[in-house]
Amino acid sequence: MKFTLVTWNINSVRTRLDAIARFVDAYPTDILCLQETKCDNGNFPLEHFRSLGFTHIEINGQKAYHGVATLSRLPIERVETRDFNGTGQARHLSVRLAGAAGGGPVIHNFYVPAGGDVPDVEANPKFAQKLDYLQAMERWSARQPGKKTNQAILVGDLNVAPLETDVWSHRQLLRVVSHTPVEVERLEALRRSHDWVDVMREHIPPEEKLFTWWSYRARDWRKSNRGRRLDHVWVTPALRKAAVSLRVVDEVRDWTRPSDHVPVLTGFDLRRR
DNA sequence: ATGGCTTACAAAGTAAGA
Repeated sequence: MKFTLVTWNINSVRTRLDAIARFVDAYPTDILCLQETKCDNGNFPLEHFRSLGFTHIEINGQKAYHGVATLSRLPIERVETRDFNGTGQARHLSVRLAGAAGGGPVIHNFYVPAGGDVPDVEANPKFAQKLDYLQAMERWSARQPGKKTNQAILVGDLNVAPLETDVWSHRQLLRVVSHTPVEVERLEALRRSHDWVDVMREHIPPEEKLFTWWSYRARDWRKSNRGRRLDHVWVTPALRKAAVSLRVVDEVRDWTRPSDHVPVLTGFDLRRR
């Protein structure tokens, strides 16, 4: 079974309907994992997505902030939503891809807290909440059964740029939330807890700069290129070879009224083991 | 000089993003 999966922090789903339609037309997308939908469940534009062919839709939204949605052309079954740090915010949704031989993989869609401005847990409660969230994810991940055989995909805006090449300047971002050593350590501990594979770095060498987010404030985002890799695609070891292609679709950042994040498209072939 | 912008909202200035 082959399919493509896109993760995209959309920064308001209702504001981005045209961009999404344009994207899925240009880049065949079977499963679309959106973050920051900023839309409560009653106002989610279901019909728009059904008309684009995404007839299987699972959402976990709240008014104005956060929110995730997983939209699929292929049958999916909702698994659960989890509240990892007890804030009640809509930041996670998991579904199972139905119809694959032996039960399809679970797909986790995450929006990890951004963490505010100041990288200090005393001065900034949002930073403390972010670290709590990552730690709770690690505890949950470590409990997942069958490290070697488990088939799972974890995508989303993890709001941490772990490698030196995941930011435009390692030195200048060491004290900037998203690239501080404590966040990088928490993300790496999470990754190690279930031997998650960083698919983006399997396909693009760690020596190469790689970003998925560029600030709205730059006059010319491509020229200044002060980006960060905040969005991630992870798989369990059992699916390492199944992730056959990967592309960061940065041209989308130039489209009309873009999100500040760009889509990351992964091709899967579940026969490849 | 990372915040110069962008978003949501019981609508003008706040809060938040990262």
